[in-house]
Amino acid sequence: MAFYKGQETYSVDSKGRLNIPAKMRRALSPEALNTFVLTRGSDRCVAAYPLDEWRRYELEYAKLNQYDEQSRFFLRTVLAWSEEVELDGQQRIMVPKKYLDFAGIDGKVMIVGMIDHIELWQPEEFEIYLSKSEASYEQVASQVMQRPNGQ
Amino acid sequence: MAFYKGQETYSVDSKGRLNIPAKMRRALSPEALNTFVLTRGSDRCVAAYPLDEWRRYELEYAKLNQYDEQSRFFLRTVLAWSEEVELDGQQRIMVPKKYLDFAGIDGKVMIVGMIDHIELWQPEEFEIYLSKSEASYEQVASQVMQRPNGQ
DNA sequence: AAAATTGTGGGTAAAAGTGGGGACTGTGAA
DNA sequence: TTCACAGTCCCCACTTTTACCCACAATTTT
Repeated sequence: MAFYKGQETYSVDSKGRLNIPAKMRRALSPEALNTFVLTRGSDRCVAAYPLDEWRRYELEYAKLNQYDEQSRFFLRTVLAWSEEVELDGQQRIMVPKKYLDFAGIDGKVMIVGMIDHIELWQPEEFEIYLSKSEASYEQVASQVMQRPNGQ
Repeated sequence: MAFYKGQETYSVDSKGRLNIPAKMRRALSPEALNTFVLTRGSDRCVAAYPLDEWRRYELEYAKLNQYDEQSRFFLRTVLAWSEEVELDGQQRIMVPKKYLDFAGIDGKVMIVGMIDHIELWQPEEFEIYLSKSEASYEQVASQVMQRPNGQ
C-alpha cells in the first residue's frame, strides 16, 4: 500500500472545491471508489480518509453495543463529523463549509499526507503547529520512535 | 454496505413532513422499500430504521423471554413506539406529532447518521448532548475502542 | 517542441430542499 | 344521515445547492 506523505499548498474556490494533489491521488486504491470520508482531525484540521480505509474503522464501530451509553456517545461524536465526498471530473472534492470553518480554512489550504489519510490545515495554523512545540523535533522523535524499522 | 453518518440541519414543515438528506437516502437499500420505522431512540431523540434493518432487530426481540418482567417492559415500550412511515413523492417522511413532542422538535431538526439508523434531534439538545459529557471524547474513545482496527 | 497532465475558474442544467393547494378519507357531533 | 373538521395523500411550484461540462494557463512528460 502507498502511504500519504508530503505537503502542498492548494486553494479552495468559491464553491468549496478542493483539488487533491496528483501525487496523493495516485495513492488512492480503486477500492476507494474515488471517495474520501471527511472528518474532524486531531488538532485543528480536517482529516480525509480514503473510503476503503474508513470502512475498516466503520466495521469496528458497527460492532459496538448501542445500548451502552458510552458507546452511543462515542459513535455520535465520531459520526456526526463524518461525511463522504466524491472526486468530480477534475479530481476535486467539495468540502462542506462547516469543515472549512472548523479548521479556519479560507481560500488557501495546506494539504498534508499522514500515512493512511490526508489532512487539511489552514496554512499559517500548520506553520504555528510545527513551530510551537517546546521540545525539539529530535527530542520528540527519540521518544516516539524507540526502535525504528522494527529492529 | 453503506452506513449512516453525518449530521444535517433540516426542517419539519407545518404538516410534520421531513425531508431525508440525499446522502442518507443513498444508503437506503432497495429492500427497505422506501420505508423507515420510527421509534423512540435511546436518549431524547427519535430513531428511524430502514425497514430491512428493523426486521433484523425484530428477530432479536422475538428471542426475548416474555416471561421475564424486564423483557416484557422493554418490548412493550419499544413496540408501542414503533411505526412505519414511507417516503412520499418528494422523498419526505411524515413524522407523527407524538415523536416530535418526545424529542422536543419544532421546526428545525438535526438529522444524525448512526451506523444502521438515523436519529432526529432537537438541534440545541444535540449540541448540549455532545458537549456535556463529563468524560472527554478521547477518554471515552480509548475505553470504548480498546483495540482500534482490530490490531 | 509537442503532447499530456495538472491546477483553477466559471456557466448551466439537474437535483435537492422547502412550501402550499386541493381532493379524499374517516371520525365525531348535530 | 349529514355536516364540519382534522389528518393524509398527491400534485405542483419555487429557491438554493450540487453536479457536470467546458475552458485555459501552467507545469510536467514524452
